[in-house]
Amino acid sequence: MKLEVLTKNENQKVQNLIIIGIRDLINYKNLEPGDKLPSERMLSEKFEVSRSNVREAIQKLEFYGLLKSRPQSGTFVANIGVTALNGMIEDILRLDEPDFKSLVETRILLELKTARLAALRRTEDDLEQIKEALQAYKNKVINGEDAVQEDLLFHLAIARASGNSSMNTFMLIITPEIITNFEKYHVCDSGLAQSGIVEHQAIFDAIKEQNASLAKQKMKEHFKVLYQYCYNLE
Amino acid sequence: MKLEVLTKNENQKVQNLIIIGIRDLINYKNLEPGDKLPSERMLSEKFEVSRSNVREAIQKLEFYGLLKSRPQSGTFVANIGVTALNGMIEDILRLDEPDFKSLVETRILLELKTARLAALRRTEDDLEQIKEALQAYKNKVINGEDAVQEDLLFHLAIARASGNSSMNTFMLIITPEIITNFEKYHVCDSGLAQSGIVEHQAIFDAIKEQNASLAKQKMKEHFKVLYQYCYNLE
DNA sequence: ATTATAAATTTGGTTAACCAATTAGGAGTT
DNA sequence: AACTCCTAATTGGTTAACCAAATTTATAAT
Repeated sequence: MKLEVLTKNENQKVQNLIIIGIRDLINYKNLEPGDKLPSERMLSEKFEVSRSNVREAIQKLEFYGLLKSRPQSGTFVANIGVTALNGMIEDILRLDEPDFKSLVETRILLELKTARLAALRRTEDDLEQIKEALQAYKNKVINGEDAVQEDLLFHLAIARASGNSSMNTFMLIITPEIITNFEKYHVCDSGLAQSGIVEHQAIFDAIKEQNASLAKQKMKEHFKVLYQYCYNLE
Repeated sequence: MKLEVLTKNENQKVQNLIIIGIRDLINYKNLEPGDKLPSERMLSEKFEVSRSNVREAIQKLEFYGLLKSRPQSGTFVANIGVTALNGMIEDILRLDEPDFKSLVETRILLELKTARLAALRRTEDDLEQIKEALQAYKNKVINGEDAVQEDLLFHLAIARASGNSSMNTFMLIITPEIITNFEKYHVCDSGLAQSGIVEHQAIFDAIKEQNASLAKQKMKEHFKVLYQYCYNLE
């Protein structure tokens, strides 16, 4: 178990070294946007790592839009200047696993915004889906069962109704990370389940009435405990 | 070129089918959190696809925290209930490439928040880095050169100073996508470069003075054009 | 000399063989 | 019956061979 983490970190380390190597190569060879990188085989030989390691590193840089590989042709520097490329790579290398505070802070930011947008843009179908999620949540709570999942799905339904696919994606990335790693901090504590129903209902009503500022307000109240916790850490 | 996109879409299609298969399998076999999925080989045989396809699909679900694969042991359902799992998979399948409006909307949300947080939390080192980015931007503009990259790096420096790694990551994901796909809409139009200097300077000053609300305000003014464009699309 | 054509090489992507760690099961001992 | 130890099979991960498309080089015809 511990070994797995170790190898994962080592893998990360190797990947970062390759990324540094690619960056230096671009700078040393004065590669411009659109120029071709050496082949994966040459890079793996030059850096003395496996080709799959090189591929992973390239895919990571491709994910951030810095490289673009074309089949049977080569890997190319994206249409972004050398300066920006260097700066972004430095940021990417520096990135570490987000701490709990960052996660919560970002989640609250997204939740307030998606609630607002959902109130403005929700279709009838969106509303129906949110309603169903709310009902499922209520049923669980009333029966005294754990309703963490239904809670999560209620919030995700709102994100869906916001009509913003970027925020929707980010919510999908962030929320489970919060839930699984820090289940004790989930929004609706089982002790507060009853008030959770009221709060969820208030958010739903505001979205139904298309009252954007009220929806945001109610969501803010809903996150009050977490909000305070988050900002008291400073 | 066109063929590449086609195969990419086909690949996406295959991956989604595998994800659906895995979901159905979990539901049909009533797999609980922590239970083991069939091996990659068995899945590839059952779904009649290559093992690497199965691996990619699993990695995608792992990225969203729904599965967890352990070396030489197996792939396990994450510690998240069946209900939430089904709902999230449905969302993941539905996710499509973000439209321009979503990107801009999300970027503005993040920029306003990171400016605020940077004003509150910036260290002296952070401030120095932002200052350098600002100076590089100024120099380019004064020389009449294109300063898109320096513009980007200025904003990323602020994101770094926000002390929120989640938002930092999201900014890194979003910003290049906006720049490369829609370069014409970049924040500081070359015609507006002079006013860009003033606006950037104002943001920097507010962060330097640790005036959070002013920093947010100045950032908002900076994004005024883009902001209006974005909300006039409705 | 230039262009057209074909052969050969290079490329990212894919498939299949291999590896080491893990797990399950059984034999043997107490 | 319970425990230990060893063997064999299973597993995700890794490496190497292979593929088809694309590019370059060589060749031939005009």
